Amino acid sequence: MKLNQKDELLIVSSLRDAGVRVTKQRVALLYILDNAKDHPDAIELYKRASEVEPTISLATVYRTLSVLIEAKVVHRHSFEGGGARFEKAKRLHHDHIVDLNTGEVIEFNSETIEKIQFEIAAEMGYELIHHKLELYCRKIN
Amino acid sequence: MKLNQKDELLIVSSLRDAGVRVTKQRVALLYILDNAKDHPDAIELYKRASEVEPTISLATVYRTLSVLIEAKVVHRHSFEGGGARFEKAKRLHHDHIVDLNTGEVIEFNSETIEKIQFEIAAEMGYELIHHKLELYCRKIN
DNA sequence: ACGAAAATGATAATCATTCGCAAAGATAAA
DNA sequence: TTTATCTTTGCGAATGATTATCATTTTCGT
Repeated sequence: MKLNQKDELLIVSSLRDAGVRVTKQRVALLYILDNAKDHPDAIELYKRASEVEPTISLATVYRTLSVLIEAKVVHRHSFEGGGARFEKAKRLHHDHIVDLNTGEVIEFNSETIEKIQFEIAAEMGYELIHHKLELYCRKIN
Repeated sequence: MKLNQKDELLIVSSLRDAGVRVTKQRVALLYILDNAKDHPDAIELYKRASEVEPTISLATVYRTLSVLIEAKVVHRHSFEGGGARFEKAKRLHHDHIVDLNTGEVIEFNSETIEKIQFEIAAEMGYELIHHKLELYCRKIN
């Protein structure tokens, strides 16, 4: 696998915008994250990034994830059962439905819930910084 | 530390109701969980339970937690940063506010949010089994 | 009290994640 | 572009949380 010039430039700008140094390992990992349609764990990201940039190591995957999370470019999730899973931050916030049978993760958003959360925090004397809502479900039928 | 006859009987009934065998280690751990006002991790539970029942081991703490979670008597949480934390299940469901400065965990409940979650799951073709809502906040002032 | 089945402590093993270090690479200034 | 500095990297060891192994002990229905 190989990423084209156009993709590369976009990723490099993202890294620059995030204020971190640009290395080929970071470009590869962010590219994989940006194109992932699922919510992979660190090992899976390592495997996928290795296809693009074989010199990347698992330690660097973890280190880069930390850097990108710090820069708010990536989000970490700890769904029930299994290790952490990651996704590139999107413009709009969303929460997750976790399929208890398949482990599949689906995104959703509720403006109303967001608003109520905000109110609850305020009522209790807190400023809401961020939140996590996970619905553990089974498919009907 | 030592638990009185009355407490002991209550705990023993809980274990019987949960359909699990009664051992002194399990009694000690469930007693500690039942009286915890916070959300301790496994090591902390081990320390506290050891005061009541010095023969308990960390392995048994983990095993018993798994058994009690399976029996829906205990809930496991994976709040950001740090390992799993546990609490005895209460009659009414509740969610959590996590104080980002102190790590303190506060409970709250919103009937409205619960209802919307239910509707969202249904809309997307899912049956909501359980859920997790965590508000990461900072105290105002 | 008896015996099958389950639970226990001690310890080893596993799994995810982080750390330490010497070498390679990125950036800014000359 | 060369240099000097500071950062990042790969490797492998270390860590921390949790689980598995196994011989021994305990529980509980009969």
